[in-house]
Amino acid sequence: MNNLKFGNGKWEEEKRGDGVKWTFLEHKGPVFAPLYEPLPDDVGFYYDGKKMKLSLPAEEVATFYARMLDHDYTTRDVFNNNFFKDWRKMMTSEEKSTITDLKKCNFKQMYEYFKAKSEERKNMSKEEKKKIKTQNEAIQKEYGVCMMDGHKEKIGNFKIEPPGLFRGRGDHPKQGMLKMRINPEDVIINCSSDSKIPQPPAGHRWKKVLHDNKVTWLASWTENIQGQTKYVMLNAASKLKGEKDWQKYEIARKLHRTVDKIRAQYREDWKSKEMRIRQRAVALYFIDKLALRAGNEKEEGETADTVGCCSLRVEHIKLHDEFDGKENVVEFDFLGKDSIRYYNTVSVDKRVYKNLKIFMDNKQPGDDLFDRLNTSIMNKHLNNLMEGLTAKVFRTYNASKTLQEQLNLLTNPDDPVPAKLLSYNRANRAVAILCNHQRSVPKNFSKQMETLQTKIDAKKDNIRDAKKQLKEAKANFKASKNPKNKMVYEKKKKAVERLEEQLTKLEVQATDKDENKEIALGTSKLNYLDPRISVAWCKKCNVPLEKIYNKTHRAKFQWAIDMAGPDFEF
DNA sequence: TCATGCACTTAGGACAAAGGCC
DNA sequence: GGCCTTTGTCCTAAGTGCATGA
Repeated sequence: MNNLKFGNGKWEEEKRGDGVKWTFLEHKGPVFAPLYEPLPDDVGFYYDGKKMKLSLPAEEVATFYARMLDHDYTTRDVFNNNFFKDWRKMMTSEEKSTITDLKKCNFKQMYEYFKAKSEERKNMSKEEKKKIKTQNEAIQKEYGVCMMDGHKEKIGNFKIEPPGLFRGRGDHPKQGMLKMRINPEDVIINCSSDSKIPQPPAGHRWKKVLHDNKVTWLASWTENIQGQTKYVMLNAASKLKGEKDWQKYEIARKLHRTVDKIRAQYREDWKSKEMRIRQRAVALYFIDKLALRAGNEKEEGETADTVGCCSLRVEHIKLHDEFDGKENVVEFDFLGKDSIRYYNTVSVDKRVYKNLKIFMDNKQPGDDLFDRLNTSIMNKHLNNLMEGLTAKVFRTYNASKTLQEQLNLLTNPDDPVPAKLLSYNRANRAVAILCNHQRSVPKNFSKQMETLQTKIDAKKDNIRDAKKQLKEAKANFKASKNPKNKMVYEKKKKAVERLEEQLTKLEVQATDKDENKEIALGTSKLNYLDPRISVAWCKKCNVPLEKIYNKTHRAKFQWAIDMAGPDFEF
């Protein structure tokens, strides 16, 4: 595989096929979570109405729960049961024999204590806040950066995750379990052998020190809930990540050039005699047309029950010969990544429809829709069609292609910048809808919409008044023709124009806000849209890049800013 | 072929900081 | 200047996909 590299002030290609990621890496190791601070004596835990002094380990875990008292998590049985079970493990035998029922536990004082603390933090004086900021900056300066191959690079997550209660998403069977504190003895360090090896905190030692330059991580540990490895890695703005990102979009562009052939192929495969081929072809059609995720198998009972394309079950689709005036409609309804619901009704090709009927024949709702297919089979096939092609490339490709198309379609070169930005947001939104990037409706959304509407109405009133005044001024000026009246007239005219501009801005804002209430634009912007499309659009349309990309975006996409001129096409 | 481990990208929510308004 | 909304950043869970070994 070719590595794309930034060198000599421009981007160029470099061969390095051995999987080596760096030759020199030096860092200070991760920052550990602050130690537990015991509660003051007047903050009590009550069991069955009686105050009870807990042992330190039991108290610490109790505070994890207490902090979450106003969260929906603590209303769920699974969460509560998991928490209680793990909490009891941290109790002394005495505590264990006393505390047998979570319902009799009263964490109220602890909850109030933490609430007051966070209030206190908010109300800190300017000097105190500044002091904390300075301290954080010092930590960032020492632990937040590393040296990699002669470049000083920011680290993405140099702080080790603090202990707490596991917040699995959706219907997660392990939610509420105790996520243990990580100590230096749990951490593996990775760095150059000829670098200054990071020092573990006093009195501690590392689990291991590695010098593996075939991987990009600086430190790792194993988390106790799922037994998965967690990593300390570089920030997205780093050279290493930027090059990888560029590569990703280059593969997506390569797909762009050959997708017609691939589409023709899978359409042909719908007719195959072999069931496995037809299943593969129908699934690929979904991945391409609907931007579904691949859908790896998951271990049952270990995580929330979510699916992607290859793991769809019969219960996740319904077939309608006719639906809303359309023929051969597939109704999708399933939970995807992060237990976000995917609901869509799609009119599909007749052959696809017929195939789906056959795939579902004689199956139970809980059976796999594509029983002869998995992601590994799919990706092997895709790699045969195009080197480097996998299921997820289709999401990148279709997202970027959609942005490009929508921008071409929606942008009016004569529009003022705010209107162009609305067009951009709409193009971005089309992508987010395609990829099903959702968010929960912001708190106070309807109230905010109301106040915005009130503002709009008020502005309209203003305009009406201003127009009336303008008319009078015009009449006065026409009647008398004196220069003073002319000035008044011109002033009134300007005022009307300004108000109308303000109104447009408000209306645009309202439209944008409403269309956006359940859609998250950030994910596609950050992960799916070739940044060169946006950079080129800004250059071509004379829109300042800062209107589209904030500082973090610009740092992450520096490679694209350097690379793309106004004429870049995906 | 299958299960499992590993390394990496993608994801939404929480929270803090900044910005706009009265 | 204080309040309230908006935006940016942090956090870490949840995916993808490849390698490995039985």
